[in-house]
Amino acid sequence: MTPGHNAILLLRRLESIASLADEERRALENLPISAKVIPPHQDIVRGKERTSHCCLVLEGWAYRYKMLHEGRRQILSLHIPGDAPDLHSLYLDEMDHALGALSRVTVGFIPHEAIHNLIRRFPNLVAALWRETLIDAAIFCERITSLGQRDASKRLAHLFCELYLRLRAVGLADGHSYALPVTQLDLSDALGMTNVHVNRVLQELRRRELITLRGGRLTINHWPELVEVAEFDAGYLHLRPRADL
Amino acid sequence: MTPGHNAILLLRRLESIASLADEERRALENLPISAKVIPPHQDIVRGKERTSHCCLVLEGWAYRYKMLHEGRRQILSLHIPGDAPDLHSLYLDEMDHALGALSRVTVGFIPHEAIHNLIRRFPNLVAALWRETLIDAAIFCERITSLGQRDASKRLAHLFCELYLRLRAVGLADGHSYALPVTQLDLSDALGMTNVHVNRVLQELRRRELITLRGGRLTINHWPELVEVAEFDAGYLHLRPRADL
DNA sequence: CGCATACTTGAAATGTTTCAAATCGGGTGG
DNA sequence: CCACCCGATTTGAAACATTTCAAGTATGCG
Repeated sequence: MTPGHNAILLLRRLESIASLADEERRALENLPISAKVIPPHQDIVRGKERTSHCCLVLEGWAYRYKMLHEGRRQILSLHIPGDAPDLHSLYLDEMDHALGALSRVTVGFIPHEAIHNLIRRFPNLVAALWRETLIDAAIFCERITSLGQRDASKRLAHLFCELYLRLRAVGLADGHSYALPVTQLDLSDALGMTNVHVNRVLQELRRRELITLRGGRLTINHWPELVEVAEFDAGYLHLRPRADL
Repeated sequence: MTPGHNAILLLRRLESIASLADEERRALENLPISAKVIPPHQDIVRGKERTSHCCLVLEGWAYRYKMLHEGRRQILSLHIPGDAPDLHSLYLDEMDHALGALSRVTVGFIPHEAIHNLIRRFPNLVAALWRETLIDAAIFCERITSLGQRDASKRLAHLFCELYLRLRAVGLADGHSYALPVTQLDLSDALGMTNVHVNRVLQELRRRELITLRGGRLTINHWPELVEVAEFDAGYLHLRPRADL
């Protein structure tokens, strides 16, 4: 890999939510990143841990979760390439949840030190990075709304809409289709329902021909209709308007 | 009010999560704050709005919420004095949810401009403020976990535990008791259940003598037991250890 | 080919919602 | 000071979405 290649998705992600100056872009490209491959279902950072690095998802999907009594698991967020799922560790000493690999993941580790230096040299980057954590929080808000107010089919539909836009923003959607390396059990733990019920609702969404989901690939057959079913409003993702769409 | 008085609760809040230098404290005290009283149930900031100020809760409670179809409302967070419930507006142009007054609230408005200047003069304050928004997000995570995995009584118990610690951190708890200016309908919209069910579960918690709730005042009768019922782990609040407890 | 994991199905049990009506409580005006 | 009123709380019974448990089928991988 050429130097800077690792950071390309981070750049795409940050440029989808903020604008960067040339020298800021170069500085980001020169961040020291050490990549590591993590097998599926393995933890990247455990709960309660204190870390000295931030992670960057380079390839594959990661997820954050909390474990509760009796083996219950709540998935807090799904992370796609370009995401920095534990940027918060920069200012929160102790992890209050774990970070794991959903699929096989290539993770880049960046020392906190390096990011602090970067911020010191380019105070404007505070805006981009802080903003990234704020959008992370905005996604939490929307998840709360889903869990609190939307029924099972709306929840699934809403998640599929969100993932589509996030993936498209970093160039990982192909038409209205994208790789979804997630089991029904993962979906159920993310959306606060049982895998049995996820299964039944997926079948319903398929029967209504809103989506196709086979072999880890999701296709949205009719975007406007899915958006309507989900009551989806993309505002919370705070994506910059794209010229090409 | 003496100058700086308005900021005292913000200081208490920030000092409960970060340590401040003397000159930083002074700078915070000298922030230009214009106070305004908002009657209960009125919006402070509407959804989709673009603001040029951040809010500070000085007295009473505020809350953030999203409205959905058919009048459904999801309450995202409850905010007590000392909280800055829309600090995120510093870097997110458009509100993706609304901010309202739960009870009668005195709100302090601080121009974004003033905060940006403050940060420029005291880059270390970035840590404290960013951290505040990250803890806000950590509370969202825990709410997601409640909505996704905990049944009704655990949800209520968990919220009561959280509010107790947050209020105590800014000196607003009296023993294990605190003012809770919230209706059962508010609780139900915050916890994703109906007010009818909130009512029944509250009765159950009272019958088990875990709490007393009367006239807008909540008393936790037996803290360790309530913590156990709620499976409450305060780690996510990232409060600094207190010498006095 | 065989094993493990993921997905699918059915039926009964459950927690929670819905709807509708009754009661409580605090503030206001007569 | 009482009567009234409104919002908040409480209650009951039926309906519903979702869970639970248990078994069966498909799928991918060594």
